Amino acid sequence: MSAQIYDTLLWEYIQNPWDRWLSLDKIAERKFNYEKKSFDSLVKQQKLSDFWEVDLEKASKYSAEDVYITNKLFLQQKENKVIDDKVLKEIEIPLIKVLENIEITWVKIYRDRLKELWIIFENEIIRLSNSIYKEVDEEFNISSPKQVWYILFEKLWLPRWKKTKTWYSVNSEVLESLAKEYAIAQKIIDYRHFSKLNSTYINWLLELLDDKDFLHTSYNQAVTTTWRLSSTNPNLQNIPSWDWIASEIRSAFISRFKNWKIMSFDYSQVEIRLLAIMSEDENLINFFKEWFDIHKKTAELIWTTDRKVAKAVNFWVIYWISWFWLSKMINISVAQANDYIKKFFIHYPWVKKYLEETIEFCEKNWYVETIFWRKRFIKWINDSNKIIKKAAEREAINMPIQWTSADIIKISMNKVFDFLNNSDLKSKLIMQVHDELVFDVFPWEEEKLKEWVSDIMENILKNKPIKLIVDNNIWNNWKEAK
DNA sequence: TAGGATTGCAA
DNA sequence: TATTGCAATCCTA
Repeated sequence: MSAQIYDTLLWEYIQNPWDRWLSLDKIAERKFNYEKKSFDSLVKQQKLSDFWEVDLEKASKYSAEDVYITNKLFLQQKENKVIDDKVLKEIEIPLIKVLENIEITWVKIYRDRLKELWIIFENEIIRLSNSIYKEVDEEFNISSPKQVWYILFEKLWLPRWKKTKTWYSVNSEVLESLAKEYAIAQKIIDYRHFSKLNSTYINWLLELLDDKDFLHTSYNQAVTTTWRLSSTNPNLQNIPSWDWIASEIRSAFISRFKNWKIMSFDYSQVEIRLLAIMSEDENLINFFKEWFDIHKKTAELIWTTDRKVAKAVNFWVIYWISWFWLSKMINISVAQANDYIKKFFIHYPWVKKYLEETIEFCEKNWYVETIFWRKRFIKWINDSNKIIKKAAEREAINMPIQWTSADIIKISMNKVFDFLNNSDLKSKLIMQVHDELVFDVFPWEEEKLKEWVSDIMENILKNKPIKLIVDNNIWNNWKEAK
């Protein structure tokens, strides 16, 4: 028999995900107007090195306070009957064990590969720096926005147009537009690119590796306002993947089993599939029953051959961004953007209806909810300020889709974990990156793993007209698995 | 030394 | 003039 697990902090987080880094101290103050004695006042302020040095009587009082408040909180939550909350019981609580398991499993890194990349990138940084110095006949710190600003706009007098709070912006958008005419802008872009890779990723990863070349990430279950997970030390959820050079960093993520493999499973176009399921749009559902490439289909519907444009339109539908933003993103006129969207909605009338009804529902009830019972209040939905109201509408439309996809991956993690535990497989779940699960595959297990994990992930939603689709790849490292 | 400002990576 | 994160560097207070 296994013990029942309950978590007062997770309960608070589910109700209210806006407080960054919830703590018992914060909750005690807010709920019971009770000021707990702080850890710092016992340890740091007394100049002690750690808790074990604290006087026994003080230490026991402090500890008793923790227990007292936790219990008080637990009783209050039980009183509210939310102890039976399905989200807590069926998703978040079981996930604790899964995350614990991932954290103690670790990820194997090919240290020499990282070092090799570091040298390649460092050489590029030096080459670019020298070339830039030569061009302006002066040495300066290219990493400093202020100095770049000075060189570009006060020394070379390049055209400037976008402001930050304190000076003219020199971000990549500005540099990209300058790069069309001025070579130096492109060099600064490249410099930043490589120095980003070394300073943010490679240095940090090398620093965090243990002596057996394993990485020990922490996953946070109660941080984001969208109920997704986040990770730190390192953040494994923002390792480059799009850029062809940068994604080389992923080639250092390898199997712990000698000469064996990494397998990844990621939900394919999960948000637009969820839109089809939630809106019950017949045309969109029928499309997904027969075809897979929604971007191609959208391109056809709005009479374009440009896949990028189609992608942006699909993106627009899910995120409900402004026409202005859409037109800017794909470099077309606002009228043209408007026309694309009209064409899209003619073919998917129920999507349009669903989006409008979601907003109406929210206006009436002040909240939106997902297929997994999560609810959230949107207090600005009836605001008289149009800009604020628009933002609230975007949230009302986008959030149910985003939250549902966060729930889906969490549920699949729970199920996959149970499956691995109840099998004799030795492969390990090592990472979660929002809509992707990554496994370290034990020799000869790939067929079974592929079949079972795909099946579990694709069938999280029951009794829906279409399944979710999972793309699966197996390779020697994480880069190739992408 | 702490923290704001700027920048950029992921989903 | 989409959202949510984590983290780096520079630079001022």
